[in-house]
Amino acid sequence: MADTVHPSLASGRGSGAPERPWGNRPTMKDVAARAGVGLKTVSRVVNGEPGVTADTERRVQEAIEALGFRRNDSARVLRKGRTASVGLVLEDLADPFYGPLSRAVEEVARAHGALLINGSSAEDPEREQELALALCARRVDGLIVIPAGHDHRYLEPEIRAGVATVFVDRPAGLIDADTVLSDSFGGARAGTAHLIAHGHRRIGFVGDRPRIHTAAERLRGYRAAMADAGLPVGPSWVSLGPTAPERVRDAVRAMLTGPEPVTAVLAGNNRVTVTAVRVLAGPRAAAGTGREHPVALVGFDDLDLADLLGITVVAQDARALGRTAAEQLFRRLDGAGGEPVRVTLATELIPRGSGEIPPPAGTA
Amino acid sequence: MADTVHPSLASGRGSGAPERPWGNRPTMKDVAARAGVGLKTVSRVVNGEPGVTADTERRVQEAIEALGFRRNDSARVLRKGRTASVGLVLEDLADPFYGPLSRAVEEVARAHGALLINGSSAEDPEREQELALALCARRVDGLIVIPAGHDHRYLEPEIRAGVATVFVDRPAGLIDADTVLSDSFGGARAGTAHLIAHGHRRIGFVGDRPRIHTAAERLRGYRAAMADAGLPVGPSWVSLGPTAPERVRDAVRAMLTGPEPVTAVLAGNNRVTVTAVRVLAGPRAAAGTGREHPVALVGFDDLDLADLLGITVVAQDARALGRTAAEQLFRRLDGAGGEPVRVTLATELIPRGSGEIPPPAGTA
DNA sequence: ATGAAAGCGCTAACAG
DNA sequence: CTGTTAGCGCTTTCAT
Repeated sequence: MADTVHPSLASGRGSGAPERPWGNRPTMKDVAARAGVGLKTVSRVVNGEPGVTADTERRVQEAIEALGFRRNDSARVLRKGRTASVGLVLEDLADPFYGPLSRAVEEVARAHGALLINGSSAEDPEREQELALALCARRVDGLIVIPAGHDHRYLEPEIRAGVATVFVDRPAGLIDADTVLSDSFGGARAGTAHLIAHGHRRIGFVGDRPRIHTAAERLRGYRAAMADAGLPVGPSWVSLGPTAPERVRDAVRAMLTGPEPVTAVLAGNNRVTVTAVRVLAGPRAAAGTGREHPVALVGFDDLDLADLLGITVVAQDARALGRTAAEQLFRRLDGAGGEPVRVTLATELIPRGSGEIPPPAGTA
Repeated sequence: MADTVHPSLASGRGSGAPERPWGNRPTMKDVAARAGVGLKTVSRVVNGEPGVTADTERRVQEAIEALGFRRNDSARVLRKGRTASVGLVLEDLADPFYGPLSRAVEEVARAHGALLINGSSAEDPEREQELALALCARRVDGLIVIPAGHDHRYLEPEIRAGVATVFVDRPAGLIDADTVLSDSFGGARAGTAHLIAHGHRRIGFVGDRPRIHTAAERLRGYRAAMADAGLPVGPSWVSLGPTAPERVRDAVRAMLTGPEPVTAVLAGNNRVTVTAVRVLAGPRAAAGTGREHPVALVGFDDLDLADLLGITVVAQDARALGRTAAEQLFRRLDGAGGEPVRVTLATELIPRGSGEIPPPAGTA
């Protein structure tokens, strides 16, 4: 903390000069003194406001240069009441799905002169709340949240106090707010229907934990497609849980070796798809499973290089998700009123081979 | 009524009440009034400072709840002189290399109670400077920069004023500062040597624009390995430039069709590798190039699914890069002095098949 | 244990 | 055109 820094260390001189909280950075007052003008004149120059003669401006600029002055936005913010920053709480910036989403938000923010503060919740509701509230304490103008938890009432006072808030990728819990989602239900239904259209009747679904909204929706889409086709869903064909590779691997193997082995798999998100591909296409894929025929696969979320691996996917547009949410946020910040808006973005099925593998003969 | 409704909250609009800059959020003063205590007591409670009786604390807490008060950190920051935030200027958060790097920085910052503000320079030096200085104006405690430009003297006044600064992935230009790099030279040399060890004599290098430090270093490593082996470098075997797929594709094709076609390629970064793989392994890979034998490939930077595609790579550890830089930053913030530090992290060659393809018979 | 007063560095609102 | 005076909401200092 600040108190661990001894005065003698702080600025290289051990004099009795009172330590200023901001080190000893020059302030507008210092610039004014040096330029022999009033404080407000410096402010005018720094902010490019009119009403300063060219000569005065030059003298002020010189003083700014000489002193190495840079405006302290903390003070400006306090006075103006706007931070020109927005917050984004997401699951994990290292996930290839959220990186592009965040970047899209950043671009919109930049177009509006705002900076973006990211925070990773690591899928932990407590951490989500902690982060969101920390951002509110810093008085971000707006907040975009990819929920980890299911109760966002903690944000009610903030929203009421004027923090524009948009939820993305998953809906808010127990409060009504602007929301931008991908069509998880429709996408999963289409992906499953695609497999059915290619002759499959025993199809498995491996998804994330069911309390995650997108996971639940995708499961619902899968079931809907099966029902549409009049197909039963075997007891061991559905597996929801953490997306850790070990669990997914075991889940996929179990589906392939049960009494009614599946001939195709719908993977519930990018991480699951990756592991599924490893299991299904790995060197020892068929070993120990008794399979001899390749298993069809449709993954939710697109992947880099998926085209080269021939993986059929139901793709969502992470960038569009971020852009749409950010645009809605700034619309609110620009004064747009009205009821909370709910946008659903379509998904796109991209056939690349793995989803078009037919079932083994004699399975229909 | 004055105790339940904030003075100017009652005014729906248009009343004579002066608009306060922060909307009409309650302040500590409001809480104090409602709880019937002094301002400082509220501050003590909010910050968990000692010297408040249990009963007083309870009354303050009630007032906080009732009013929906949340401390305004902007004001706190102004007074304390520390923002508890660090800035990270990188190229593109959507790039799978920088996402994990950023996340690693975030984790270290979090451990030190600081938030992270990211900014994407889009590889534009002007934008890098604009972002870095905007972060300085917000008085981030520290700054981590992945340079886009080559002249960082613009940061000198800031660094002198006390902004701890660490450069990552590429060195600073024209100033001396803490730096954390990957061993691009050594990695490229090892990757090239690997291809040579597998019998190749005509090896191409496709990299990013030469003004990017890592690109230049990797080229140097490539040349060093060739020289070590006493091999010449054909005039058409080296191609540096933007990593746009079209350019990379053309560059690779040119190397494969020249008078002295290469039998192996070293790809200079993750984007180049992806395109190179598409060209070399794509459905029409051999068509039009006159090739019949597969071309060996070693990529710089690891990729998701590279194992499944059998792509041999020279991997850097993006997370370690971010973590190391952040740790150095906080070491400085905790008062560590001394000369600027320069750390180089080793790379790792991961053989997966594409780099072990031998040259066609009769090429040696 | 509690509170009054004095700023942090800047901008808004008025003077001159 | 320019400068002076009040704050923004909080922490610090120093009384009580």
